[in-house]
Amino acid sequence: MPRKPHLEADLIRLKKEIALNREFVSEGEALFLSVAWTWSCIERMGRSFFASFGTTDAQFNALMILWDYRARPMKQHELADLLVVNRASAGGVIDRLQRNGWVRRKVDAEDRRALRVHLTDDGIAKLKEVRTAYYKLLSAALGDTDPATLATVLRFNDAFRARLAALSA
Amino acid sequence: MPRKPHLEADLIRLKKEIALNREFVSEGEALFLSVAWTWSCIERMGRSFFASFGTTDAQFNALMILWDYRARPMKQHELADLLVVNRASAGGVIDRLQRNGWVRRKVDAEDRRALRVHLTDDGIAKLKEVRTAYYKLLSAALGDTDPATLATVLRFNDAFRARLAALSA
DNA sequence: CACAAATAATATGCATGTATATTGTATGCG
DNA sequence: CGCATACAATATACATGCATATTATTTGTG
Repeated sequence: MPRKPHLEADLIRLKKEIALNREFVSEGEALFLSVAWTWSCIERMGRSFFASFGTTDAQFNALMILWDYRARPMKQHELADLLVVNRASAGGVIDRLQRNGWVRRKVDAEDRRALRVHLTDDGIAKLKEVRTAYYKLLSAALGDTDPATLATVLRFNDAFRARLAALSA
Repeated sequence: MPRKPHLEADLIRLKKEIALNREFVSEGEALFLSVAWTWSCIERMGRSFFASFGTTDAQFNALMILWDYRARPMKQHELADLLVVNRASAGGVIDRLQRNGWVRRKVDAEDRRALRVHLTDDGIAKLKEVRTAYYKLLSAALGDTDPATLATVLRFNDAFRARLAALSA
């Protein structure tokens, strides 16, 4: 049975953690700051986690995608699209992956403008090494979160993104 | 009354949105990718929002904090701590705020090593301009999220951060 | 008091993100 | 066919973030 939420106590804890020197303007702001602060913690944890493997989150994400699509090595801009980053950013990440010996660029036979990014054996080994620890970390971070909470957060995120998309349109 | 979550449908929508070419390894991974993807959407929305005011999220956050603590203008490293960034990063943000004419650095009378960051009138005006739109955007993005969902997400975030902190320790 | 240690800001180099311009290669249309 | 247009990658300039080294100043200790 999920515990009953104690909104006030949670808000007070959050205010303290982020050293907020005033009241939240709205519950909406409180929620937003909670999400932003939580993500900031995740990023810092991720940075040190990936650094301990000599890599970064961006590089790991790229390796994961290259692996998932290994059946047909991707063009750089396809990888950029899946990473949801600028093509220049993807190029830089690929540069560093290549420098680490984890990928190779090969000119596409049908389109000499395009470079296809191939995982090397070292790249696959590194991916598997990091991935194992990554899933362990994930499961530790999730702990025993109950399924109802999990479903609620997923649903909230979906709805939130949908409203954002509507605002942009 | 909150609608009943339909986990499967939400997972399928998420997989599609992020073009995941495989099954989620675990519900934990699904949740993590949901959070990461949602934050990525927020960042992109935020970038264009702040750009429309000629500024950035980092600069706006700094202005907000400087305003909240305006009773005693802060030293640069105090601002860095509240922004939870490196002192060098804060220095850069302050450089750009200063270039925009929104803050001034003044040598601290008691400690000539330290610079205190003062908001200018232009800085205050810009802060208020952006802040008004910011709270409107927040409330639109939150929509009619019901209080129970809000409380659940807040509680989940608190617990998640606590587990992360425990892992680092 | 004088010198060592701590602290504040800055400088530097790197990783990542953005936007935009450039270069080379296809491709489609008159 | 040949040229305009589109597209792939790269180059460049900037905004953040990091870590680490340097410089100036303060502080604490012998």
